Amino acid sequence: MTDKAPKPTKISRSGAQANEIARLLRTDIISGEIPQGEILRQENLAQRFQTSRMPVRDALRILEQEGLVDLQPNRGAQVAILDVEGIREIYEMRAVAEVLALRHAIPELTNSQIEKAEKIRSEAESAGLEQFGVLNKAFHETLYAPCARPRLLSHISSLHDLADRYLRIAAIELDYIDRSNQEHCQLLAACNARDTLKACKLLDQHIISAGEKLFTRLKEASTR
Amino acid sequence: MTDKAPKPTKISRSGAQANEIARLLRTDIISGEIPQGEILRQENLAQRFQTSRMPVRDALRILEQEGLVDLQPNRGAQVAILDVEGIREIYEMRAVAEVLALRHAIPELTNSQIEKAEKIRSEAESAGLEQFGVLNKAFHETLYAPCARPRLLSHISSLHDLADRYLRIAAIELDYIDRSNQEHCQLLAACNARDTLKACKLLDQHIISAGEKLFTRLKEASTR
DNA sequence: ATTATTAATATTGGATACAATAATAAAAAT
DNA sequence: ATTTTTATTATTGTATCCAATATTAATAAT
Repeated sequence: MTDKAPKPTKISRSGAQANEIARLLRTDIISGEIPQGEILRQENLAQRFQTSRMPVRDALRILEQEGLVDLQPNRGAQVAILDVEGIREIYEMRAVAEVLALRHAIPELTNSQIEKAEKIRSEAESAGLEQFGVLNKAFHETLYAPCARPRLLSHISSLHDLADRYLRIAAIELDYIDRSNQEHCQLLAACNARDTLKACKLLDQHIISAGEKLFTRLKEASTR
Repeated sequence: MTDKAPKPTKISRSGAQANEIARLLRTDIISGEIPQGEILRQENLAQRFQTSRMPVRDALRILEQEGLVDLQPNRGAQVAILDVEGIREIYEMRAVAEVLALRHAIPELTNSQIEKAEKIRSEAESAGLEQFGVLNKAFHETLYAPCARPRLLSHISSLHDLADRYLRIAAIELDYIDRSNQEHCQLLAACNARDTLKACKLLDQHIISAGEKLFTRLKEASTR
């Protein structure tokens, strides 16, 4: 099937439309609204966004670089397939990158930043499946922000986006969210005590175990 | 100054020219042939590569994602500035990513792969400043290849490219190369013994200390 | 009937043309 | 003289057009 023509979305007519198109497509892909494997035709997207194919092509290139779209020369674009084996890789990369960020962040962490993270955590507690991904990302990024390493933070952000796609199709249970929330509490406590070593250890376990759980969850779903 | 028009380079007329243009520009930027801060005009590049501005734009986007080019909407592209403070960040990211790769690679490492790495190492021994960067990258990537994690390997490759730019402008001494070579020997020994823990420890120190050395080298060069 | 070959169609890649924005130079005002 | 405003130029962003490639359908051959 091709992209069923959705409501034409008028976008800001200024500057770089490519970035705006990429932004909209990105959220659609992460949320699963555009499913994996979907073929993205330049003409259809151009109609949807009321532009020519040119900015659409630019946007597809951007998303390709982020790993959300596969682009084959002369053959078009398709939403990147989520191969279950790849989950481990992404979560391993997250673990080492985020531990590095946290290690440098903790000495610079202010109380108000910890409070902000706690606020996001409590929000996530009552939130449903829909918002879990974005709140989870916000929680983590709040803690890492003071590490003052822009390249590292951008890298982590990309990995979160990739991971969130799996979360969506995994249809995670409340159990998963509860456990994550508990681990976030422990992590916050260690941050509050400025216990860098403990916090890093907790974070590493938190990410790796989440990845493992997701992996088995999707594995059994695919064979069932 | 703008890009002084160099010899027009005819490139393969098929498929995706953007990747080819990106490849050529990448080596020029890494080697320092195109210096940091240089403004890249689409028209000039199009002339150089005998194409229109269109594939050039695609290429610039690719390089932007790799961190080699800064792209500002409606204002053009410039070769990314090498801020000395950023060296540590890149080398820290290299360390954790490459240790992760090596950890998973060693159990899968074959003797012939180790021999190949050793061959590259001995080549680097006699090589000059020019080839050090590319041989160093080849050495490391040979050891990581069997980890079978494409996303991780691509990430590492990008980080190497970024690091190599600093190497070029640092005008490193033979001392630096000698030490690197010695550490490569030790690393190979640990790999040969399939001693994962030791190899990872050596690799981590190898990368971090190289980053530190580069940092101080450039720091003193900028104040002198 | 099945496969191979050719023709028709759809889709992407690239070139040219035009529009919007930013940078620069010139002119006017204080 | 300095600042503000306006006009000019340079450069990027987008649209449209054409060419190259891939896909599909139709035809021919075995």
